[in-house]
Amino acid sequence: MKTKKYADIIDVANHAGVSPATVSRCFNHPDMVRPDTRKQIQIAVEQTGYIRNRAAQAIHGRRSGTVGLIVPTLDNAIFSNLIQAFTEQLNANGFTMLVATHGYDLDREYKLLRSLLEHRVEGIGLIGLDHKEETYALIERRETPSVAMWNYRPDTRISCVGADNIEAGKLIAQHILDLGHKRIALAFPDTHENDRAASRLTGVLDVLKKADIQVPADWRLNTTYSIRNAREVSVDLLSSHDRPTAIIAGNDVIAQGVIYAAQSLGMNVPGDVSVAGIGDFSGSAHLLPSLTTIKLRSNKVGRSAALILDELINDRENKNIHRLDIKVELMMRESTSKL
Amino acid sequence: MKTKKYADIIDVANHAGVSPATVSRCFNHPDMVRPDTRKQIQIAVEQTGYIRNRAAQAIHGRRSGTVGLIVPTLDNAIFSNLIQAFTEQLNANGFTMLVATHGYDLDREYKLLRSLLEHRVEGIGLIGLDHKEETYALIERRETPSVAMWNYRPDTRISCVGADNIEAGKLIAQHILDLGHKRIALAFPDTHENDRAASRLTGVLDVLKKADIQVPADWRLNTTYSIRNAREVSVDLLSSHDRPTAIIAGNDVIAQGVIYAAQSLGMNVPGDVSVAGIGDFSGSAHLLPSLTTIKLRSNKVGRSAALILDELINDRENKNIHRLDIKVELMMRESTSKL
DNA sequence: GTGAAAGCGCTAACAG
DNA sequence: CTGTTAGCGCTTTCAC
Repeated sequence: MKTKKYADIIDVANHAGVSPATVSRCFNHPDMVRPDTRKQIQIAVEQTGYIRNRAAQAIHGRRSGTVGLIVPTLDNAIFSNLIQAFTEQLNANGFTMLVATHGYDLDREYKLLRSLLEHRVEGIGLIGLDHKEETYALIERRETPSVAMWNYRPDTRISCVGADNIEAGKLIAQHILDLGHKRIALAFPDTHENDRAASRLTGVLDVLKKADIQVPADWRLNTTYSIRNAREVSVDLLSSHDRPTAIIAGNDVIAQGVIYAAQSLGMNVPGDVSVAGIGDFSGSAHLLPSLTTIKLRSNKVGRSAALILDELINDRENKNIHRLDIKVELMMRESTSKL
Repeated sequence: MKTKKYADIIDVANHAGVSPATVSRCFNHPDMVRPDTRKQIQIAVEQTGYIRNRAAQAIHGRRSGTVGLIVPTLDNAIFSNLIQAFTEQLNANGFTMLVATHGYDLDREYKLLRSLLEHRVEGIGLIGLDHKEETYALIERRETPSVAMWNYRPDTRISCVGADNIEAGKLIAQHILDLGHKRIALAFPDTHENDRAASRLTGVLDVLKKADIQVPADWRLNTTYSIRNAREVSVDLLSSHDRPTAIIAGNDVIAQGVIYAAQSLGMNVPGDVSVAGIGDFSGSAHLLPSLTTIKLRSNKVGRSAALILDELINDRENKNIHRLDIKVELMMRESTSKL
């Protein structure tokens, strides 16, 4: 007999003078074992330094205790609020998060989904609604409880909770129009495989179009989600004589870059140019000038998504698709003003 | 015989006309099976929609394919760079990350460690060097490959890779002194259970003390890691007649808040007050004024930590403790100037 | 309430 | 190179 390195359930059972079955029950159905037996086992666990093996547990087709989360990136203020809220709520419900990032590559996302499924996650959290057909197909085939966060639409294939990003775009565009601006520029990220950005842009353009306002091609700035890049691309635009009186940014980070660009050119925001963002990141209210933006309540999205996922996991018979529209809200602050 | 829901390795084997063992080998030691057999199996996998069960694999005491990461919070630019780099590198090495957050509560950290161990993570990434004795003891008892990120010290109980935060504090303090400042205030977070902040503060105070400079108690601002809070606590200090000529912040977010506080009071940075941070977050170089700070190379920390962990996991005989000191660097920018 | 025994899905010897 | 066999650590009927 070779010496095992770590205590297993049998060691604990011997130690406590009960059978392995009882030890198992003690963990999974505590009220099926007598309190004093339970106490014996508890002591045995401590003495042996036993740590349960979830893998062995998961093998019985039962709970793995994990939930998968696939996000484009962690390297970014954009999702961190959301992820934190989602993670916290799921932790509270006894799950551990398996996190994977795909860097905005949806092929990679599919592979990660497979990998997470190999780990038998009990549910999956995704960002956005743009996913490969294979991704959706796999989720459906395995009937894995899933929830898409960040964007809301009434016709989604899987449960979703998020803001209506089209509405967010409309709201901020309308605000800019209401202030009397007509010379409006846009600073958005690439909308390819990024439905959040695409929806926002759609909303913005929709409202502008209805107001008969054209955005010249060279006023449609393309930038990444970085202060640096946003600042760089904006400087050119703002240096020109023929410049806009307002700029709508795809999110708050971009807006911040735009503001710095203006300020570095000696311009006043909102005096010389109004700048609006979308997202209301932590800190946006405390910039100088404070940023007019659309509040998306990412905390609520994350928490609600976790709650829905938990429900989906605990009632797997119920195949309903839950959809939650977290209302967006205009935060009028200092970075925009009447023309 | 009841119908199973999902294909298992036996279904695949039947489908491919081979034995389960061969299928298993095909996954784990591909070069031990003939290419055409491999192809058969590949086809069978696709037809059956088979997805491996890592849990069943992990049960053999072998690889679970997961690595645990325990961080204080995700809700924060501070760690996101680091985490992203760590995660990416580990993904590249074939691991999936199990992430848990403890919200700066080290008791919680211990519980999370246990939970991660239940999932039989093959390695653990931690932030900082301040941990409960139980946490260290558990890691040592189970000989779990572990690496602490963010702070470097030559005498750690587990492997670590990070910057010497004391050095970071010294560097920025020396810079401020070199500029001729003598009236210096500090804006730091609570250093309890936060060795990174504590080390930085130690470094700063050390240098100031050697230069015979006292920091009055009411010039030692206490703030959280938020622009908002930092801005609020700074306004009082800066409104006073008896105010400092320079403020050293515990990190860049705090520094940003301090700068906004000054600017909102109509003061010029660095004209009226110099402000320095620590961290060099993405964006810090593009603030207005650009922030003088200490570069910590969090990407490198994350990547190196992942590499070390991978090595530790793959060579479990080798019980060496690796320690990597990622050099800090002063980034002289616009937010500080000669007195 | 508790124990005995039969697997869960997979892998690692060992033969062939 | 591939199949056979014996488990891995745990959970769950079914008796007792």
